[in-house]
Amino acid sequence: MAGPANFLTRNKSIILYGIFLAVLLFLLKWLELRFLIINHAFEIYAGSIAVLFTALGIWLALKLTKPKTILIEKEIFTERTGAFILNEKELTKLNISKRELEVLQLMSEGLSNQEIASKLFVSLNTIKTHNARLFEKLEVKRRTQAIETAKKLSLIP
Amino acid sequence: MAGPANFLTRNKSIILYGIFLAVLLFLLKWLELRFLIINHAFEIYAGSIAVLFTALGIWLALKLTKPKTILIEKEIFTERTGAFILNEKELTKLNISKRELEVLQLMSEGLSNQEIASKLFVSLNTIKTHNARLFEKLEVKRRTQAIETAKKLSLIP
DNA sequence: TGAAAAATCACCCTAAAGTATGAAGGCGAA
DNA sequence: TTCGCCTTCATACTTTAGGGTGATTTTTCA
Repeated sequence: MAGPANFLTRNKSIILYGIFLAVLLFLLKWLELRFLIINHAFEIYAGSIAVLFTALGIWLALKLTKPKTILIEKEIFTERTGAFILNEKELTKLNISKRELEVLQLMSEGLSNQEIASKLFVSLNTIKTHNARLFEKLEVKRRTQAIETAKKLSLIP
Repeated sequence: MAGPANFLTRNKSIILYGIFLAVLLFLLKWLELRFLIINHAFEIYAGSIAVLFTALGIWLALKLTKPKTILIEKEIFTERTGAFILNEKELTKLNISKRELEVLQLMSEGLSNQEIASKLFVSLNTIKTHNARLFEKLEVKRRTQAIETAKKLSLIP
């Protein structure tokens, strides 16, 4: 088998060629470095174009396309219990006035006293008075109970 | 009058000349094109970058824009028939736990928080916490609204 | 037309409801 | 075993609801 020295002599030309190539590459690199500014100028130019036209593309897309829309259907549940029939007998029996019934209905819809007051264009205190009378007549202590009872008596839907 | 063949023979040279001119112009155009490509390599390169990045920009914009969402309220009518059937789908959908449902039921019966707490052997604060979570999940602000919504969703009788 | 009923409102006070935040223990799924 | 969810509870604070009382103004109807 041939030793390392033998290997070197046998491939001398190839090695030299390799070294020559390396040097050449180095020179080229050096030259490239010298023209760094020029080269970079080009790259900067190209980069600027890239950035600018990317922006242009985005702008174009945003301006000229119809906005994507996703339709989300939100379910609103509504009662359809045929027709609500007000129990007028009970109403008379309990001596509940129109206004009180009105307040009762709004109450059952989840409105606060203030909201009811605003809706009926009266003061908060008035609603409180109506409530007090209602609770008395319905023999309950809270609005939630009033709603329960009123529904059972078919005073409200 | 002369026929078509006569016309061709009489103007043979002119036609040939025309053809020759056409070919020459075509050649020139072709040469011009080659010339353009060679001498305007940079411009072509820049143009390519521009086109490419415009496309990139458009792609980016289309891909990364959040679609606008439009809420459409859809009315759902619920029949209130004899036996109460718990809407478990809605229950799962709204992520309401058993305990919360329990509180909701008692709430709808007109019980106060303290009464619910006593009935379930827990503290008042616990009920308040359950309520807060319930209101959040049902997207309501008050217990009366919670009852309203829950009834419509068939979460409670 | 005058009394009764209904509707309106105010004030003060208490109770209940609701908000916000933090935390601890249990329990089942990954 | 860790992680997320449920359940529990607490503290502190704000808001709303409700009670009691009294008063004025409409409306209704005999």
